[in-house]
Amino acid sequence: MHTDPEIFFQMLADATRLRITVLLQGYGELCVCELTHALSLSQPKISRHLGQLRESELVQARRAGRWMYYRIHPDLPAWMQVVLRSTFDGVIKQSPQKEDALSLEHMPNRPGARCCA
Amino acid sequence: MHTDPEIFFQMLADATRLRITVLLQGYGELCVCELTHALSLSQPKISRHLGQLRESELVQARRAGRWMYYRIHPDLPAWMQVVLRSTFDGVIKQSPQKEDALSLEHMPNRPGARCCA
DNA sequence: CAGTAATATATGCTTATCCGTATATATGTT
DNA sequence: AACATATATACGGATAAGCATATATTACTG
Repeated sequence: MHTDPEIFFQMLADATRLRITVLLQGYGELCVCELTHALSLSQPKISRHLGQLRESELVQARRAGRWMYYRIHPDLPAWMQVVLRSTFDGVIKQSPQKEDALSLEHMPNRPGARCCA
Repeated sequence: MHTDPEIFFQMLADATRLRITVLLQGYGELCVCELTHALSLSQPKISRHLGQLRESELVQARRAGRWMYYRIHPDLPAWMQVVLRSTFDGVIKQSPQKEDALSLEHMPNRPGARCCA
C-alpha cells in the first residue's frame, strides 16, 4: 500500500494526520497519549487517524506495555521520505506545528525513551 | 492559498490532479487539450481539476489565443517545489504517469512551443 | 480475578468530493 | 453575423471522509 502516491498524499491531506506526521518526523517515535496531548485533540480522533496512517503503511506501530508507539514507516520509498522531510522543514516554524512541538516538549510525565530508558 | 500545506496535499491526493501535476512538472507548460489527450479523460473532468489546481494556486494559467496554458505556479514555497520534484522523480517511471508522458509525446498536432515557436 | 489506564473500534450523522452530462463562455474564422 | 474550436462552469446524484459519542479491547496492578 505504501507505494501508492495517491494514498500517500491523501494521508497528508488532512490537518490532523499532517500534524501527527510532522511530529513523528521530528521526534522519531511517539505514543498515542503524547500525540493526544500535543495536538489537544480527543483520543478517539487521534487513534482513528493513526489507524489510517498505519493501514496505509505510512507509519509503523510498536507496542510497549500499555503504550503504542508510532513512527514513520522506515521502509517508505526514498522519494516519500524526501517529501516528508521537506514538508517538515516547510511547516515546522508555522502554526499549528510549531505549537504542537512546544506542547509536546512541555508535556509532564511523558512516557517512553526519555523516562524509561 | 498556496501557503496552506493541507490544501497543497489535498490537490495531490486525487489521481487526476496528481497526473496533471506530474506532467506539468515534467513538461513545463501544457494546454488543456494536451492534458486531455495525455490522460485520456473527458475535457470537463480535466478542466474541473485544473480549476481546483488554479484556485489553490498550485498552477498558473495563461491564455494564448484559444488555448489555455497551465504550468506549476512559479512562486510556490521552496519546500513545495521540492515535494513536486521528488514526487515527479518517484512516480514518472510508474503507471499511469509513464504512459501519460508517452501519450503526450506521441500526440499529433500538438499546439504550443514545439510547433509555433 | 476485579480494577484501571491506554488504545482501538463501532455507530449514526453531516459534509465534502467526485463524476457525467449538459450548457455556457470566449476566441478565432469565414 | 454565423460558425467552429477550445475551455469553463452548472446541476444533480452517488460515494467517501470526517466527526463526536459511546463502547470494546488489551495489558498492567493489586
